[in-house]
Amino acid sequence: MQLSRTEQNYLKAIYMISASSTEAVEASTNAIAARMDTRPASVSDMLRRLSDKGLLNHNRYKGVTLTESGMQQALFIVRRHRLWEHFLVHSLGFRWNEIHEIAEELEHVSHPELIARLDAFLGNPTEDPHGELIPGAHLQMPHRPTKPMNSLISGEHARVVCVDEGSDVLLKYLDEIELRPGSHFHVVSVEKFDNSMRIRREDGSEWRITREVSNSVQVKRLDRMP
Amino acid sequence: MQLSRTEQNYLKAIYMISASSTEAVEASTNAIAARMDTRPASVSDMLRRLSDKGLLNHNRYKGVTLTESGMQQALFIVRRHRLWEHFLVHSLGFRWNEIHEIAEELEHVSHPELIARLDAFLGNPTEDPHGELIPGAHLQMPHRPTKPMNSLISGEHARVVCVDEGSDVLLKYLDEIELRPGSHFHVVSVEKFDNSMRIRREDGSEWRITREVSNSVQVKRLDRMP
DNA sequence: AAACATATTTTTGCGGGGATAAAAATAATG
DNA sequence: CATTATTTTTATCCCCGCAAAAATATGTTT
Repeated sequence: MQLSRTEQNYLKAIYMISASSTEAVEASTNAIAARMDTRPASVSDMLRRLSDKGLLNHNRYKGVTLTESGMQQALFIVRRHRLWEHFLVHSLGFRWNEIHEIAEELEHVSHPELIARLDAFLGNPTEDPHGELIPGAHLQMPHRPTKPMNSLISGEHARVVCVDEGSDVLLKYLDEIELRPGSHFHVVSVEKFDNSMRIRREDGSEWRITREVSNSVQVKRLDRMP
Repeated sequence: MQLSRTEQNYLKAIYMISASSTEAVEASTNAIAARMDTRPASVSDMLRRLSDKGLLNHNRYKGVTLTESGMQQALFIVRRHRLWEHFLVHSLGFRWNEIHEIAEELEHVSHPELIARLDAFLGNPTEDPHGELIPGAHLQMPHRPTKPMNSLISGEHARVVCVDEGSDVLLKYLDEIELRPGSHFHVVSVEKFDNSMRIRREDGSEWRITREVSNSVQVKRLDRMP
C-alpha cells in the first residue's frame, strides 16, 4: 500500500506517542494534533481514513492504536529516518542538532532497495546519532529497558542511552556538557524543590542538570558504586 | 520561495524541454503535458499559477519560457537530481538504469546545506552517471557542444558524451554494448532506408545501432581519422 | 484576402486530499 | 445532574488533477 506523505507523518506520530510510554497506549486526537502542530479536527478526519485503510484501530472518542499493518509502516518510516540521520552525521559530517528536519524529508523516500543499500553502506548501524535504536530490515524493534534520567536518585551511577532529538538548543547544550549516548556519570545530589540534579563524571567535571533536561535523557542505571 | 513538489516537477519539465533544443525554445502546453503524463488542461492551469509567481514568461496560446528566477529553481532541482544519481551509483552501487525514479524523489529534498555537503562528500562531481553535466553550487550550467549520434556520417569518429536517462531497457542495452560516456567508436556505415548505423570500437567489436538508440546518445565528433 | 478545417490552448465546472473554524456530540468529573 | 474537556461532524478553503466546451492559432483552399 502506497501512503501519502501526510499519512506517513500521522502513523509516525502515533507510533511515537505509543512508544513514548513503557506500555502500548492509545494515542488521543489531541496528543496527535499537538505533536503534529495541526488541529484536532484535521486529526479526527485522518484517523477515520487511516482506520478505513486498516492501519489503525479506532475507539471513537477514545483513541487509536496501530494495527499490525500500521505498525509495519510506522517502523519502516522510523527505520528510514534513523538510517538517514546516521548518514547525515557519519557520512556528511552534520552535528546531531542539525539533522532532524532533513531526515523528516528523507524518511519519505521509500524505495526498499535504496534503504537496503543505504543500510549496508552505513555498516548496518543499530543506533542513530541520538542513541535511538534503528529497526532492522525485517522491521523488528529490539526491546531495550531504559529509564528517564530524572528518575535517578542521589548516589546512583548511570550511562546515557539516548536523548530526545526534538530540540535544537537542548541537543547543542547536551553536546557542550558532553552528555551523549555512552557517557557515564553519577548523581551527586538531587534538589528537592525543583528536581534538578548535580552530576559528576570521571574526569571530575560537575554539572547541574535541570528537570527539563533530565526528562529528555534516557539512561541505564549501573551497578558500580564508588 | 518554497515550491510544492508539483510546481518543482513542472519547472524541471519546462527546463528539460527548453534544454533539449540547442537554442532556448518556448515549451508548449502539449509538450509539457506529454512529458509529465498529465492533461493539457492541468498544465494550462499550472502555467498560469507559475507565471503569477514570476517563475515563467507566458505567451498565451504560444508557450512559456523560464524567468531568471524560474531558471534558478530549475537548475537547483537538476543539480540535486544529478548529485543524488551520482551518490546512488558511486556510493550505493546501483546500476545506471536503476536510479532515475529514486532520484526523482530525492531531488525534492532541498535543504541547501544538505546539498552542499553531499556535493563535497562526492568530491564535487561535474557529471552524473549518464554523462549529464551537474550545475555547480552557484547554479551555473556550463555549455558543452554535443551532437546527436544519429547525425554522424560514415567514417566519422566520435566519443560518447551522455545518454538519455529515461528508458530502463535502453540503458541496460547501452551498458551491454558498452556504449557509455567516454566510449570511442567510429561509424563503419549508415543504412539509407532506416538510418541505422554500424559502428566499430578499437577492440574490434562491431554493433548495429538503430535510429531509436542513436537518437538517445549525444556524442562529440573526433578529428582522428583511421 | 476570405473561408474553412484542424490542432492547440484556455476556460469552466467538478472531484479528491488535506487543512481549518465553528458547531454538535460524547466522555469525564464534581 | 451540571460542567468541562475532548472528539467528531459540518461547511469551507486551497492545491492539483480531470473532461468537456470555448477560444485561439495555424494551415489549406479558393
